[in-house]
Amino acid sequence: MVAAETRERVSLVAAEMGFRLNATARALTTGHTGLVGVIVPTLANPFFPPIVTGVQQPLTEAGGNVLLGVSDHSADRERELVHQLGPRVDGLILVAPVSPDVALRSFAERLPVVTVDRTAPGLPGVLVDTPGGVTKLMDHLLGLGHRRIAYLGGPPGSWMDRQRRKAALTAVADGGGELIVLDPVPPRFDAGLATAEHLVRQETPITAVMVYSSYVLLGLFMGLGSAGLRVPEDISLAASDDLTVIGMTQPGSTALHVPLQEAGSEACRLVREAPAAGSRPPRVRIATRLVVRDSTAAPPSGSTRTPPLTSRAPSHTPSRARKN
Amino acid sequence: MVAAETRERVSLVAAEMGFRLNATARALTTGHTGLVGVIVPTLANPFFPPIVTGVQQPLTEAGGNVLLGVSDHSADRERELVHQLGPRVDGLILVAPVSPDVALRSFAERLPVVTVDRTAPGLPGVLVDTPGGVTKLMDHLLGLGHRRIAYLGGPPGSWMDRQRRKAALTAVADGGGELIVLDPVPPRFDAGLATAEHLVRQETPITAVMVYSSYVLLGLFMGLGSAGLRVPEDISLAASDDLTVIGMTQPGSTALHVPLQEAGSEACRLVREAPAAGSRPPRVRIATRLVVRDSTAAPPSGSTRTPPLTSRAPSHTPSRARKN
DNA sequence: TTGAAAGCGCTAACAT
DNA sequence: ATGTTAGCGCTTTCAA
Repeated sequence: MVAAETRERVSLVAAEMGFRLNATARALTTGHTGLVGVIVPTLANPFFPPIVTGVQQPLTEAGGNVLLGVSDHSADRERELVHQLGPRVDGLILVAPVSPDVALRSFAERLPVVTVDRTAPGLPGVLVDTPGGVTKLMDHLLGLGHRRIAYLGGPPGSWMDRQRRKAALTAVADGGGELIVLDPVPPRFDAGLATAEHLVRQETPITAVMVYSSYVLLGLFMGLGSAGLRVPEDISLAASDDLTVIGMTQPGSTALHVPLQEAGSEACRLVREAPAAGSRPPRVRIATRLVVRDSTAAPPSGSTRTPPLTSRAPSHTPSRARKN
Repeated sequence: MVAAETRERVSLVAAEMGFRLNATARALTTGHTGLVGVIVPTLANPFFPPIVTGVQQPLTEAGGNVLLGVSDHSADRERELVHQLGPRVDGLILVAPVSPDVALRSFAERLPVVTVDRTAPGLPGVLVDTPGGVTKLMDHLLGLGHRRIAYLGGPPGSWMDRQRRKAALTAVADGGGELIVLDPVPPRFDAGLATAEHLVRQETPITAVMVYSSYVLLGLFMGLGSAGLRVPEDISLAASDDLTVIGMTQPGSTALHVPLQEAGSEACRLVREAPAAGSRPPRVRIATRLVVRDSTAAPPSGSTRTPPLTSRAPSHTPSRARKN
């Protein structure tokens, strides 16, 4: 009943007074909150923060926000968080969840759920194709002439680890090599350090190691170095991820570039589009890119090919004898 | 009016059916949501995730959750996020905010706000006492005999940087040394690499460098190494934080242990206790601990004291001449 | 086209 | 000590 001019004045004053729509009240009526729950195993592993950032970005642009949960790699904690976050979010993004498939499905009965870095039957998922990358990595190693290649996987018991190991086994078998599967380790520097000691005690020399975590690779790098083994002259090293820390080795490490932030954005898109669990859930595959740096080279003499010993990296120290 | 037994049966069945209180509706009546907003500059810097985890932990135990915001170091973005998160949270934790004091105060008019790693007049805050740690670090360096000490600060323009620099200047002046303040750099590996080149070109040799970020230190480490300078024989290095990555240098790096997660928990406690902005806002100081490792030693000869050259770390390579 | 009213699911202040 | 009711701030439906 008011004049248009008055109307304008009112809204202007309202804006000046800092009036904003009450999100809570709106959520109560509309039924959706504008929030998306993101549950990660941990923030300590630098693999996960970029994913969170990836979902955050498109979401805040749409006026939404991220409700964060850290499961600490525990299935119990994960379930608890789902129940806690579930009612107050429009959808849930589970990053590398540890719960069994059935649990995941039951979560999805209540609200849209999408997994990242893991698939579950019936659920939409974003899959970072590290297994595909591992194949590239193994082909690279085989192409350089490596035949005895160690695979240092983990985290122990993880779904993704099984996928990667499977890819590695297939690739190496196809290439006529032998894959030595080491016990999985947690993604920490010291795990690499410990494995280095184990490696130098091998009877038959291993000429290349593929490792699933940059942190472990860094430990390996240092451990092998102090044992007198040079990278890449004596042994080649490659990682199936490429975190910032990886830029820190000298020489630089061959690794898989993983577009983590993109994975997060895709998950965000899926969870907002998803009309709950459909019959044929959408799957997005995020390809990785092999980045060849200087931690991989042809194996040393005594192996399948002749080593080019000096061409790839500076060698300050005299070559030392292998331990075995 | 129902029998107690019936009542029990009802609630049991309700629980079985997965009925839970609707958090949104409750929030509408009570006025508080159980959510705490945490705004960090970025998740890419490993300094911040532990803080988020620190607030997350006590909060989820109390049935609450973290609403995350990433400001990307932008004051505009920060303000936007505050307005976006503000209405849906019980309180806001601003980690290393970049907004001016006045803006921070205005945020606090609407809801409890606590800052972390920065203080603002009138606002409660958790302060990680890196300035105090920097003093310890400088005293350590001075005690070893260093007199020309470089300070490599950053991030450019940051509040915390000014505090640390001030502490460094005072400590070194008191100890009769000279602090060479280098231009602040962003917290990245390559910044350290670049600074290393700069350092080896100094006319008067600098015998120790204090750097604000582990990442920068790592770059410095590598850059100095390839320039032929040994750590700690030729030059000492120390960092004013102690991220996981720091365990990755060989020799290990002297640094400040910073209880980041504790800082997060304290902030969480403050924000939940705070009855909005009080007249004398509580301040919590989180002390750091100096961790002396092997990247610091007495300066080489030509400086104030005689260097013990070999005692602290293995030296594989022959000593090389300084560039200057 | 514009304004009034019902109700989302809960809590808190009431009346019994 | 119990049960009833008003209303949180919005959206949506319906009447004017």
